[in-house]
Amino acid sequence: MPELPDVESFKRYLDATSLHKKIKNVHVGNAKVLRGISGRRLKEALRGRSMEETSRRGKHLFAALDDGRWLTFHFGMTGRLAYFKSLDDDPEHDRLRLDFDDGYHLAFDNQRLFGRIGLIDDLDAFIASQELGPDAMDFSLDQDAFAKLMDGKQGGIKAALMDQSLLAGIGNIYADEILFQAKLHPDTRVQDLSTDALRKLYRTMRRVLRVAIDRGAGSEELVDRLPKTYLLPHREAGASCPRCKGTIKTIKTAGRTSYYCPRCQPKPRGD
DNA sequence: TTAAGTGTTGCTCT
DNA sequence: AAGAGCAACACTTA
Repeated sequence: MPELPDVESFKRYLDATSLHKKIKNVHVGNAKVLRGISGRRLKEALRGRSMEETSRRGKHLFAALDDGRWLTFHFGMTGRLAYFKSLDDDPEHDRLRLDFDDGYHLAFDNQRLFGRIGLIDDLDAFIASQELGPDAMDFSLDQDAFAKLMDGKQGGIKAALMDQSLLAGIGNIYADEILFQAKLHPDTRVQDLSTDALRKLYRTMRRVLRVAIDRGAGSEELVDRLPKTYLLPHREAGASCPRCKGTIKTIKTAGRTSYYCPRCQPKPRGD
């Protein structure tokens, strides 16, 4: 689940609950999520610190500590943040828990251990090392910058949208939604898209991500709040297309399952 | 067995 | 020939 809209929700959640609170203790539920640091050293580094602000790039969430270092979060395929007072509410798959001095806790809940947490000194260096492209919602990424990113791409549009080094934040779910809304087949070659089609795709991408954020991405309620014309609530094989009532199909694209409507998103060429 | 994440490997194409 | 694109597989849990 955690793609750009979801991680943006987690960022706001952290902002609303956990900033400026002194970290009294740290509990490492499973050290497999730690990258580049041991549980013992992370505990030492965090104890007595507080998180002062957050940042996000694509699917990565960053929390600045009051000593200038950054705590980094990536949620993998499953996960969320959970803030609570009673340890009775500690999630089952709590992999890292910060215990604040006011008695509250913030947990990194990550069922499959694909999530990652790290501690870094230099945010720009981290982003460079991860080869992250511009965030898909970055204000400076306008339609011309978007077109420039796509310029010269040889592959399919879905693979390009999900390429984190090209554009950070879009995963399988939102790539499908964006392409459905843009009426583009996932296998459409980037080079076959006209300037006008790229502009339309850009606007669609921004709208879909914005709508998802505004309507509660990362929460269970999202599917109930999305517009009736969205694919996401119908994202299963054999489901009925919310636009034309045709049948939703799946294909493998760039190693991932793509859900799409063959009628609304016709193949660019025959084969 | 499949899944919303990334990383690595090794092949093909240009 | 180097680099891009892409598929297969690995990791992990339910």
